Amino acid sequence: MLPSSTVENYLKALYHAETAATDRRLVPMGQLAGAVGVAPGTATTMVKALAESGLVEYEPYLGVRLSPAGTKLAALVLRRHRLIEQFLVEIMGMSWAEVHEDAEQLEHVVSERLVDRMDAMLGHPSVDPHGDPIPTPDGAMATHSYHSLLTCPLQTMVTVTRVADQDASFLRFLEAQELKPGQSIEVEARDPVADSVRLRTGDERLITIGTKAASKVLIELG
Amino acid sequence: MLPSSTVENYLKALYHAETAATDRRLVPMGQLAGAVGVAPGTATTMVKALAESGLVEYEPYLGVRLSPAGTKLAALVLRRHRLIEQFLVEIMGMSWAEVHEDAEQLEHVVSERLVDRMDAMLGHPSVDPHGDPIPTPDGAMATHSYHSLLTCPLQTMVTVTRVADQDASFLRFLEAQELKPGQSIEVEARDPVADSVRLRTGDERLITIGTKAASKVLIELG
DNA sequence: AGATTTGTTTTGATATGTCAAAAATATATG
DNA sequence: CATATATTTTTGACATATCAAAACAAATCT
Repeated sequence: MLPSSTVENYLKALYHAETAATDRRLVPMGQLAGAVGVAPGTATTMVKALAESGLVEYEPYLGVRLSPAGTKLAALVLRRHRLIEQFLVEIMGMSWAEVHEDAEQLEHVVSERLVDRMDAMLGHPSVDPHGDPIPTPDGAMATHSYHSLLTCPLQTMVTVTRVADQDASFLRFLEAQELKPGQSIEVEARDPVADSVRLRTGDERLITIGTKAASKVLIELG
Repeated sequence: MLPSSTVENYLKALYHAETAATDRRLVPMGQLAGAVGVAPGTATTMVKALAESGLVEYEPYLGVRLSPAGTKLAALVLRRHRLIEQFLVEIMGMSWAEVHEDAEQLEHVVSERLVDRMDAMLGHPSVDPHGDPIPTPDGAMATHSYHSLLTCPLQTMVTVTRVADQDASFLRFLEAQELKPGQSIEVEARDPVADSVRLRTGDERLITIGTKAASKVLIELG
């Protein structure tokens, strides 16, 4: 009675939606449907089935949230996904910008044996190439709350630790600008009117990015 | 319009059935259904759809054979499968006895990019861990005709080159008896009455196996 | 040849996952 | 607060893949 990859995708989308939201409200159906890439009615049907299996709590017209069981399952899917991404980058030498799609497919078919083997080969990593934490085999995930380039103090050395976007062209841009996790930078200034953030990179280059992009680059102080 | 993994499995089963048969007759429906693991009626339905797409030639009540297009597609699936097996054994250090099931799943989802990367990491291998040839990217497969332990000359040094069975316990047995591809042995004698074949292994051990098992161990002279 | 066995196809259902569009409900606006 | 707007649910339909069992065809055996 293992969940189909469709079910896994719904749970994953819910997990992302719940952790992206600042408050812990219900996820509206439209948003879920959009995230999974199906028509709204389809999401309703699916969510009712998920509620039936105890993986989500569904409140008609209001929205849906993961149950404890659903949360754990979603975390295990995320564990597979992130270990695969790390494996593709570290062992197979692929670019961090291009591994997401492959991982998206592989996460639904890799056996536990294979996941364990990858985990061992990688030395039990705690984060994937984007800095996203890798849940443990029992579904526990380190929840760290980060500053972003939008919220961190100015003129202070910070280290990029995580990138909250999987878009390949955005990731390639960050790579070209040396804004990958691990690299040190400083926020020079923010201009709300121009909707921009000016950065000084490790090698003293100045670059300016939009606030939306800045909010996706998460950092740690120091 | 890429084929579903179901379609890929039917084509693969047909490919195996056709190359296993000595003559090149049509594959009967019952055999195909058995190989794919579905009821006979299901195979009929599917084969009619495959014929519609030009992947097979179907003769009602007589059987089915792959079209040139179907053969090529099947070879590409086999290429993925065998490269994955080789990768799991060579790079990930898994046992040749346990990689088949994983490869069976992965073969339907790996991207071309990933296959190419594995191929490169492995140095463009020509055979997989079982000695099965790996088709080229354009679907060409080296067809070598082998002797088996059942047909080769007696008292002559031969080298195991290929094992025509994916059963894990059989493969573990061969491994334990040092009958993996690459190892040298001699056929001491055959006893049709006892349905057995007696072998002398590289380290001078004598072992006796049944003729059915012997026929699955393919060899090269010398 | 006629009858039986074996193998194949058809038929009618089922399960999963999906959509478009109509109906129902909630939220926002005047 | 009554209506307009947005969202959600329901309905009816469709595609894929499957099965069980009835109907059919072919091969085999007296």
